[in-house]
Amino acid sequence: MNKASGGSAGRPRSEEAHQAILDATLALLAEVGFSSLTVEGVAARAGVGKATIYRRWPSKVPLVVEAFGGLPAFEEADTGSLVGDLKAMLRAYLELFNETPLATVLPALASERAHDPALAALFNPVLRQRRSPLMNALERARARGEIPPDTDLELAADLIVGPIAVRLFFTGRRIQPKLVDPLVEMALGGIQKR
Amino acid sequence: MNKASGGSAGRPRSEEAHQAILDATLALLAEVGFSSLTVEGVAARAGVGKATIYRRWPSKVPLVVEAFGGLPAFEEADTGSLVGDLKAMLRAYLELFNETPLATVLPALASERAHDPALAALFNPVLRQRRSPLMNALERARARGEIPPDTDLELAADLIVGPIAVRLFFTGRRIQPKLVDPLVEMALGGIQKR
DNA sequence: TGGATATCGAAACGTACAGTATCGTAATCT
DNA sequence: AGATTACGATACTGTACGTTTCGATATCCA
Repeated sequence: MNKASGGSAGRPRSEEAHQAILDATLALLAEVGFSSLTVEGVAARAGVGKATIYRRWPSKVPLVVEAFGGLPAFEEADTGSLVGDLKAMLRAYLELFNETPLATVLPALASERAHDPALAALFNPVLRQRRSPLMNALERARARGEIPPDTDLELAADLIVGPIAVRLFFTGRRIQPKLVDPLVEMALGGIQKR
Repeated sequence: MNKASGGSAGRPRSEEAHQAILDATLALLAEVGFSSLTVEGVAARAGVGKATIYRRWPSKVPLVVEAFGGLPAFEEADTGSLVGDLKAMLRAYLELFNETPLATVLPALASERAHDPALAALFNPVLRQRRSPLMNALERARARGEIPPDTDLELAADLIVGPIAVRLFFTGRRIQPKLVDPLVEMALGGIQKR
């Protein structure tokens, strides 16, 4: 009844179960991390049989990728200046790191991606998608003449989010929102003396 | 005979076996990656019993951390200018990414670190150590007046290696050495128009 | 020299979990 | 009503972890 009955006969897949599985995955990721996440644990937490999970996802990793896709990303901000856009977006994004499993899931998936081309194929578009508000802000800045027209925007984006990535992956200290202002100013202005 | 006979009685641990285990770990890491690395595989490759491994390392992760510690890091460069130091060090470092398991081990350990305080305690000093040539170069630059005296050197270092980390973890494309010049110039000079 | 001790490689073991298959039941389509 | 498909539960196979035991071996100390 709730299905766009274009499919074949038989009992339709439960959308409820689908969502319960994704929710359980995120909850357990936050609790135990990726490497200790078990499909059996997800099934138990979701109140679902293992077969129901494997009927939808071929293995643990794609499941985590899809669950990850439901986590919040950059929220587009258009303040009229690049510096304003960046500060607003980064500050909001950093707050999400303290409210979601983002900070643990991201490194886990990045690590798997390196040796699993299938995961990379799944994961890469998700990452590009999440990055797009940042790229849009850079493009607006270029259109306004705030940055040189021949700027390598990908590199610029990497420069801006780079310090966050480094701290996320390597130092593990919680990333303070007050880091944002000096970060943006240093990235935009450069390190060197004028 | 080869031991500093300060220890207790009994057969001393074989330094040969120790090194064979570390070598086998690095070799297998390069071949199959971290998540497919098995201790049994390491034991077989090293020609060693599993007990010999577990007698020295409590589990797979600390073993990999120690093996990782044997991989090359930044090589100190002192060219007289910050831009020269950075370009030289980054270029040399990027080449190592294509010759060692660094590119796969680094994300794997970073991912584990997030949910394993014991690993973090082991891993953090190693990371700091590897970073020191970069920090030294920044300190020299500050002493020379190339960068403002109140510069946050940690943040500056993160800004410089950030784009490499982002590409390593997220885009997975091989990192081209020719990236180094624009990267260093953008980090030092800033993105914005002058 | 000889006993005590700790390591060696090898192998067996218990546990945990991935992923598959099968069960009887429930929901939907024709 | 009958066919079809998903459901949760459960049993199963295979793999690998981490532990333990084994007889053999190397070193220390008296």
